[in-house]
Amino acid sequence: MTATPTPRVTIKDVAARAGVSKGAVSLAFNHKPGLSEATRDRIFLAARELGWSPSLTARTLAGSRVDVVGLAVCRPARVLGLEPWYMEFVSGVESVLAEHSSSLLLRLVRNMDEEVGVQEAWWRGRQIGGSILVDFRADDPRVAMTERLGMPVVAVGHPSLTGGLTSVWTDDATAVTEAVRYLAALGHRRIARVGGAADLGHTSIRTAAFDEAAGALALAGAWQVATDFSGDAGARATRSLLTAAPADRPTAIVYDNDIMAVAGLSVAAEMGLRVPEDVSLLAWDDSQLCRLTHPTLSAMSHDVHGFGAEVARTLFSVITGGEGGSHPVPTPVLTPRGSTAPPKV
Amino acid sequence: MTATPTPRVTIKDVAARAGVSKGAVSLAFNHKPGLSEATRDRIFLAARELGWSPSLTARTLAGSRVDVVGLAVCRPARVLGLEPWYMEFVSGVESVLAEHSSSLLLRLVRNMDEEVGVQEAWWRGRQIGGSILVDFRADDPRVAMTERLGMPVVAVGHPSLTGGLTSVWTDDATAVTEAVRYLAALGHRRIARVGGAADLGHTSIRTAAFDEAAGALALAGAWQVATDFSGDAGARATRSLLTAAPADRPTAIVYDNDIMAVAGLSVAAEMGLRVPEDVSLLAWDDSQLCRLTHPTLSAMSHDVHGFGAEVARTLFSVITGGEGGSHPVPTPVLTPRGSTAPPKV
DNA sequence: ACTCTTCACTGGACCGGTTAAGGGAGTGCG
DNA sequence: CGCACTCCCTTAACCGGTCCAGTGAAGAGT
Repeated sequence: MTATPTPRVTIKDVAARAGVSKGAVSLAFNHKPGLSEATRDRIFLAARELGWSPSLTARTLAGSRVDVVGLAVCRPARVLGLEPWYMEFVSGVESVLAEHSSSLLLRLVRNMDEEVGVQEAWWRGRQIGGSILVDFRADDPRVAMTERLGMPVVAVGHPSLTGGLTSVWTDDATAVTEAVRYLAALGHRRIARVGGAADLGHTSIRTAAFDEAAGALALAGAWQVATDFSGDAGARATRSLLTAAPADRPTAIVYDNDIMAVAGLSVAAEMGLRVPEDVSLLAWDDSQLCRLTHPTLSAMSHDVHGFGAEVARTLFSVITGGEGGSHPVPTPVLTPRGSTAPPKV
Repeated sequence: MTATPTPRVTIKDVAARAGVSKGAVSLAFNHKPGLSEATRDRIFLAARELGWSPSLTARTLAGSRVDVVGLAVCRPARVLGLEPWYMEFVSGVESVLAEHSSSLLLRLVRNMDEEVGVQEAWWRGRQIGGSILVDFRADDPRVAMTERLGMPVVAVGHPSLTGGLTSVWTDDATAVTEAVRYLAALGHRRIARVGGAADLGHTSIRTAAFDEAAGALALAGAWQVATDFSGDAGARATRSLLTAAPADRPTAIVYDNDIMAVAGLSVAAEMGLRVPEDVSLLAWDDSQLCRLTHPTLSAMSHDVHGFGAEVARTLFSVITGGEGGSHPVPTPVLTPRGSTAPPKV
């Protein structure tokens, strides 16, 4: 990339036009004391006339703040495009960033090593003032990385996964338990769960919680399948769960996201099974998608947008030296719709 | 945001450790001639030992390149989260950016004025080396802005909308015509289209093309509805189209995106209409979602990921001073699936 | 032996801001 | 009248790189 032909207007031009020094302009634009109202006005007027705004690059280099927040996402592009969670999360983050006029530096990475590399380069290169870390795994290398770099971050994930990092998290274990209890209360005794990627920390948490809940309720059947979160995988998993003899197959299935639940709905239809009479389906996340199907999908729903906003707020607090700690957000709540009912039998 | 406590290692430290000057380190890291192999190696070794990588901020300020590309998106967050197109597009863009180790600066904006402000601030502040402009409207202010700033951009949209800017676009008019012809060939004489936001340029193009195709084929009925691209709006539009008496209502509906088609499918089911026997549905974009419904959705499909990649490639070419011009990408092709068939009557 | 190149590298100005230290004018007070 | 104290504003040193003119030494040519 090469430079541009545009004649850039700099702080010097503004200073000259306002008849003051660079320093005065800087003071004015940072709302610092030490300038008379009159001068301040002259400076702002000059800046407006020249269409000048301070160069964030120079400002950053001069050692003050960095108004950019990093987010590296490590999931296959194919899955991402369909995963409503991400965009909603990002839009929640953005809503808070915008208030601080800072932006999101986004990068799709293929694996954890690449993410660590990207984060480190961003931080070292002063590209970002802090970062949002998502999709924690067991023994996540980003915990050590963060401590090594001393970079302000917010980790999205349960404290058991995120080490000592400041974290924002939803209580997945409780949510899973609630989902299973709800289905059991409807009378289901054979329940399956189509889970997400097995290497993700929150998947393990949900898997363990499901096992525990199934045990506690002494279910007659409890299945769990790991997928890659894609609709295809959800369809495959559903198909294989439902091909068993009627007496042996689950009467209710919990999905780890919306897309797989939609896919499950379609598989049930294709197999001639009615939802919810023959099989109940319960989605997760509850994007708009759940209200667009027929029947509508019951779901564990939470405010993903608000979650993103909370993450961003927490990050700003960490960046400005506030205290970190662990920030749980409200547990997803069950939103019953048309896809869950007592089993027919 | 305040600075960090970390002792930053700079080019000076590396230079000292390698026993050379700053300039030499700079040469080495930019792979420029003028250094012996031995010195080069010593420098890289020193850098590795100190864990140093050049500060992009300083590098940018010093006037070379800017390795960041901007993208401001101006649609309601609610819609975005569900719109598979965007994430797929972004992931396509990213795939090319990654090769150049540059990143995407993303911002969700509420309106065009805000976008113009953001783009201008980014450019003025040397935050970005170029930008991707999407969702063009008639008389789009970004055309003038770009020319005023002399900023390298790629406009995603038909040349008739993007003025003299370098553009990458799909031939929506031809695609709409093909869609209508296909449905007409199946025997449909009453066809509706549930379009996107009316203020978007590509919506107007599709609307005009639909009118023209309907006229050319002398259809007995042709409806068009504008929406905000959301599933809810798609459902509402579908419901109102299908409430007419059987002899007066459309027997086929074309949607401007996937989500609305999914919503339409569910509305048809809710109204007791069979798809495709009673009404045929045709989606647009063809994300994975179209294969997850029952019946599967026929769609006008194109390679959104590849489209994003092409946009990014074109932007790099513009940034490096290559020639701009107009870059059409392949027209969406019809992918028939289970949701389209000859009308029952 | 002398000049001319070439090669490898250095020194320092510069990018566009921030910031601490400093200076001059005006005012209050003894 | 002199002194201290504000209040405003300027000066200049950074921040961490890039880039270019320049230097010194080795090798080539005559």
